[in-house]
Amino acid sequence: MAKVKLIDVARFAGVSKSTASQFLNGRFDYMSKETQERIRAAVAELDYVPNPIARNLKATKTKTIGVVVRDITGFYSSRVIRGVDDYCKANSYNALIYNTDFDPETEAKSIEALYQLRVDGIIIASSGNNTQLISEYINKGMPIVHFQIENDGSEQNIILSDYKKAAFDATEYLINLGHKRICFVTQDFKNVNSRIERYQGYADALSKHDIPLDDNLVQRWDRETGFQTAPKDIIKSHAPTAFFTQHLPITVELLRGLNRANISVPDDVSLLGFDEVPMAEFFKVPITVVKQEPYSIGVEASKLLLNNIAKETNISHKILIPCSLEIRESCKAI
Amino acid sequence: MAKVKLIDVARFAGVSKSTASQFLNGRFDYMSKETQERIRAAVAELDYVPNPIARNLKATKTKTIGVVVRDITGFYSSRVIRGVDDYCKANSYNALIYNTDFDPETEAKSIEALYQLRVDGIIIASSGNNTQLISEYINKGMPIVHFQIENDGSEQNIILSDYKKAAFDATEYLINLGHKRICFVTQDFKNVNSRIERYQGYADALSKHDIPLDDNLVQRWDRETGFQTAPKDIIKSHAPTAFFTQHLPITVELLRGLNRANISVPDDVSLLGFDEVPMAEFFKVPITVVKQEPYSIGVEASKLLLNNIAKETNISHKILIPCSLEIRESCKAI
DNA sequence: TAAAGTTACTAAACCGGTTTAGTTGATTAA
DNA sequence: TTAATCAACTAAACCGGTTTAGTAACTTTA
Repeated sequence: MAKVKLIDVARFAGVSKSTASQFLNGRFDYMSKETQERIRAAVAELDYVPNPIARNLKATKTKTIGVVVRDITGFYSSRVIRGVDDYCKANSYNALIYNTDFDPETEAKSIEALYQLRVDGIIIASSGNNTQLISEYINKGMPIVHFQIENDGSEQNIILSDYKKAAFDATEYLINLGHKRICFVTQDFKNVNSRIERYQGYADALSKHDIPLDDNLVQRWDRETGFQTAPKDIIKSHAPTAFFTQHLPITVELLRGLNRANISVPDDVSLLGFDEVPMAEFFKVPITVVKQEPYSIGVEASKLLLNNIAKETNISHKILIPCSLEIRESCKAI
Repeated sequence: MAKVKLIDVARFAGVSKSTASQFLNGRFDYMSKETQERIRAAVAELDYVPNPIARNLKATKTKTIGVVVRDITGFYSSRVIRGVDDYCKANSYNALIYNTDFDPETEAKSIEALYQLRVDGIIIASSGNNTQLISEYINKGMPIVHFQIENDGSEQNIILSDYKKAAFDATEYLINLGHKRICFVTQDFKNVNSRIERYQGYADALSKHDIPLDDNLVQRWDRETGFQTAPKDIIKSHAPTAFFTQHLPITVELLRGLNRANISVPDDVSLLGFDEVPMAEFFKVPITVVKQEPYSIGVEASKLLLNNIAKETNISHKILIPCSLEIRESCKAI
């Protein structure tokens, strides 16, 4: 393809490679105007495009970062990636995307692959099954920024939604509508802080309004097996007047369960979901949700990462991005 | 970060750089078993990771391709990218993603950026405003594969849904339900073959069933300005019994227009959309759609591209991926 | 007026690999 | 017995830039 190299430009302009290189890097310190002009002309004439690979070889910086997500196709992940990508492109960086498909092993392989590619840093939504591996890479000097999931309380660079406040506000919204028996549906905590914090927000709101916390109303849901108790049975046994789901797939499955059992939202039971639901406006009942800002999270994550790369620091930052309550029609006052 | 280099491995094993390099590239032709073993041990002991940048410098292949899409966040694009990415990763390639945000100038810049990065090839959903530029790059020897949009009939490598057949089948489905006045809503053709073919599929189906083609029932829609005539006015003036929309945003906006005017689907009018609608099952009326296979399109596109890169051929291939009709509840027999 | 700076360059080392063209000692064929 | 072949390596050139250490000519300062 492009075969014109620096030496050709230099020869054409009648200067040395070094001078041509200095010119191309904007260091005109000791260079006559004429020389500059001749090199500029040579570059234009020969249609010269520098080879970034050769450049990187010396620079050791690859101007590339890695992004490890669970599924690029998801509503949340794709928007995070867009934020990362926009910020990177604006700062002459490129982002390489790796899907883990929710598999910790694929996650480990992705991190290793990115290391071998010598990316300057990594942004990751980690499953939490590779903390050992990740700290090894951090110790080797690889800058890493987490997002979406906080797996434990250890110090790390991380960008998160303000889960606790969001869950608190959402729960309080339901309480203000008169709900007292609010069923909190979550994935198993498994030491994932991001999940525990939502629970705390929920518990705090109940406590503030003197509503006792009923453990029967804290339901667990699992990616593989789904609900442990079917929604209609939860209603039968524990009489919640509202569901507060903590994860889009939970919202979706709950909705399916309610539809199957002919339980109507919001007449029979209210529903408030964590995470925006695409196309909600066309739903039979448009769902009220806590909306995160994945694009902003992507931007902030890359801002932090590129900053750490540039400054070669790695002081742990935890940045919280506020959520907002998107009120639609799935919650009824009682 | 990793500072162990080939020369260190070579010294540790007591061989020359060349021998170590041969070993690492699996060329054991004239190398004793012991030597191999010593190098293997050295690599393990020193935890050596080859630098792909240095490697690429000589190889001239970057093992990277570029993907230019309009919005990585979209339902269709994100799935294409996932297909591309999976296929690339499986073949030791990496994909760099560039968003154009529907802007032809950003598209041009993306192509140039990818060229400068010396990607081995490009997969693109082009706006059609850069055909000149794209053929320049093709002439320079850059392998390019198109998808999603065929801008004119010129020879090129391209992967598309079988638009004509899909539109024919969908129209015939409506006709079999008794519809004779089917309003075809499309973006302005603007020499975009992919749009014209859908129209032809529609026209062919009408013709096969001896239904005259009424030009009033071919409506244009535009990304910036929306409908030229509001859906309710189209109904008032031309009495269609069904709408067949050619693009997800059109489906969405039509649905909004019908909702606003309190026109009920499918009781007052039927609706069939091109492109899958996320979360359709929860819609007030689940929409019947023509479903494309974006993941397969991504896989096929990268398969073709990597093949062309490897074989250094560039014979034009046009590959059609079949669509399927996803029948839900928005079309009523009359 | 000689030493010390400046200016405007260049030669050569370097980044970390791959590859080509040898080299050496042992074995085989003429 | 000597040339040819071969196995098992190595030295050095090369990929295309960046950077360091000079150098030569000219100007300034003590």
